[in-house]
Amino acid sequence: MKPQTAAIDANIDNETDLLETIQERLPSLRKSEQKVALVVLADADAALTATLAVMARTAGVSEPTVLRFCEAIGYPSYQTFKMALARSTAFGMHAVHSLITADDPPGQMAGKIFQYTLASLDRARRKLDMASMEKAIEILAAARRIEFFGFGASGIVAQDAQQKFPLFGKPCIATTDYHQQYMSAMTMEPGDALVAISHTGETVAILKGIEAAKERGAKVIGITGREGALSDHCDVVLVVETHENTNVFTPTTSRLAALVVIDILSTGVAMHLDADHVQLFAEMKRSLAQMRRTFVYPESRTQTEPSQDSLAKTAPRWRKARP
Amino acid sequence: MKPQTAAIDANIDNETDLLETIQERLPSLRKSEQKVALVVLADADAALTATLAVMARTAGVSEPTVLRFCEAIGYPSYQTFKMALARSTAFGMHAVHSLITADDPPGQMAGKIFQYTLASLDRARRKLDMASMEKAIEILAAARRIEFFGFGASGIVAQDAQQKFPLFGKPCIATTDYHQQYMSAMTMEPGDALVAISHTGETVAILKGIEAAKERGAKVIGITGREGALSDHCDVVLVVETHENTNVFTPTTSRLAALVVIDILSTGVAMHLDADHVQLFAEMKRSLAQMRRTFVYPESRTQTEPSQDSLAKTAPRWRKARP
DNA sequence: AGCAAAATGTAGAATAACTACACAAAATGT
DNA sequence: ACATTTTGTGTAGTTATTCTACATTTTGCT
Repeated sequence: MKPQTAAIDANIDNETDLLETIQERLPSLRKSEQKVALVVLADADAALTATLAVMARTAGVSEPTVLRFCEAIGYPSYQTFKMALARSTAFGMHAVHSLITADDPPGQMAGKIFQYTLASLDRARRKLDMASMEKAIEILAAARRIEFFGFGASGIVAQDAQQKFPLFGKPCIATTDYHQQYMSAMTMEPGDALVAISHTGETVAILKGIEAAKERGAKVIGITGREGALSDHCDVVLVVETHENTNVFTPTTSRLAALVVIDILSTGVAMHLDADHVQLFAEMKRSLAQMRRTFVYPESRTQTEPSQDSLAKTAPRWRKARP
Repeated sequence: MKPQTAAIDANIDNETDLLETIQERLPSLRKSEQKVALVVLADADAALTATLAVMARTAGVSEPTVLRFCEAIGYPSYQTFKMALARSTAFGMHAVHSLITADDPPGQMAGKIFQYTLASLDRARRKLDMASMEKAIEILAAARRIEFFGFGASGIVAQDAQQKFPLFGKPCIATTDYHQQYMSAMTMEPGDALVAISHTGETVAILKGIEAAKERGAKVIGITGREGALSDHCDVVLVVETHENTNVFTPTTSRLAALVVIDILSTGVAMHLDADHVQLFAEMKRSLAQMRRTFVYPESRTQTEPSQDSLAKTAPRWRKARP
């Protein structure tokens, strides 16, 4: 089954990257508006500090044209547009342009890696199809037993999942060996679920397992970086789009994004539990943390963190104007 | 050895979260300015759309006072301040206030988890001590052999590291079993390096291994979420601060942050390689990706992505005004 | 209490954003 | 090919917003 790309349940600020939007809509803009768009794309940071007049002059158009550009992109005013731009460039795509090179000093390199990672996760967030996500959660919540398959980096993700899901009382195994995957798949039954993780979406080895599991009547969820062979064999596919590896030193963000997806899935499943189970789950989580601490030092250094800001609790009212 | 908290090599946009800054400087502000600060802290999003006049009215002060507040915080004008605020709130701390509850619809829940994760990573970025990072890289780059120790979620991180470091021709093993850790540690020699990963920083089991390794003359690097018992036994400690787990449904972001740190370390080590090795490494990475694709489908669907925007390459000049 | 210094507010100037309208350039039909 | 409509762009003036100089109030100190 192919996932529908659109239809995003935009409950939370799920907008796509502004610069990307501008890039996309470029052809549909009028000639002068395009000039403005190009100026913004060329140097978004400069655009942030630019006033309407400066902007108009730089683009070689009149002020109203800049305003019309803002409208065309979907913002009612120049100010609103600039705000959106500011947010967008906070960890946006644009940062990725500054690639990591061998002569970056360590501090800068670290900064860039974080930047890149954040941008990538943000992209994953925006591109994720919530409808598919919801379906996946349904399947997992209903499943009697869950298997996670993956190789290499995706294997790590599978193992992470294995540490999470058993918390809800669901038998759950991560398998990273080809043969074992096949064997496990052959023992699956209707009502079981298989989560196949493959960043490339083309790992043929994993397909064997998937087919076996499907034949035995299990539901299959795919987690992948792009549409591919995997997509055709799954009941639900979660496409986790990150930024592609562009040079030698760029980090592999796909694992991270996949891990976040695991977080979401497990949380979603946790929410399907009835109140009693949630209670139990909370209890377990609490005492696990407690255990870890007291086991280590029975005499226990009680780390009581101060109960964060008592400040700023009375939200003021925002009124537009007074007559 | 304890890591020094300050001394950040702020080459790249390494500023601390604006709302946090405001919170900190609150006491040093004048009374009326504090009113403004509280209004901003109470609802940063509202502040974004507020005009100077509205802002002043909401805080119950005069317009110039708001301006003076901006100056006090370090921004020359109201506009500059708002821009900074917009960037900061893009994935800032404030989002964490909106906790995940059992009755969030899936879309919203997913959004919040991403938000929380991004905020957490951003925090880790800001809090990371680059000087220690640099030292850690030096040690690893010089090491003959590297061991990674960790349990549970930290074990996953260790395994991830195991997949990365061998690429640079460094023998490298991740060990997640207590006994094996001890055994491995006992075989270490001067010139070897041990990376001990423990989010709590209190896992006594891992300390055994560390002590053994140190006695044998190996260098020890700690990756932890907070200062603790671990800190005292390591040559270098990397404190990876994320947001603490505040309720049942918040995801565990510590693993993710630790993985990013691994990314940084491995990249740092990669940069220490001489040009020939970098070449080799790049080659390997490329052909690995190639292999994965062709192995799967010898007939090969050649996914040639279009060579991204030829647009917007000529950056326009920004000039302040024309006489 | 009375003075100096600091803090805050008032009012108006300067700047920026927006709107109505006029002109120019395409596009369309005859 | 020309007229006519439609669409696109700029000009000029209006309104709103930010900022500055100065007046007033408050605070702290002897």
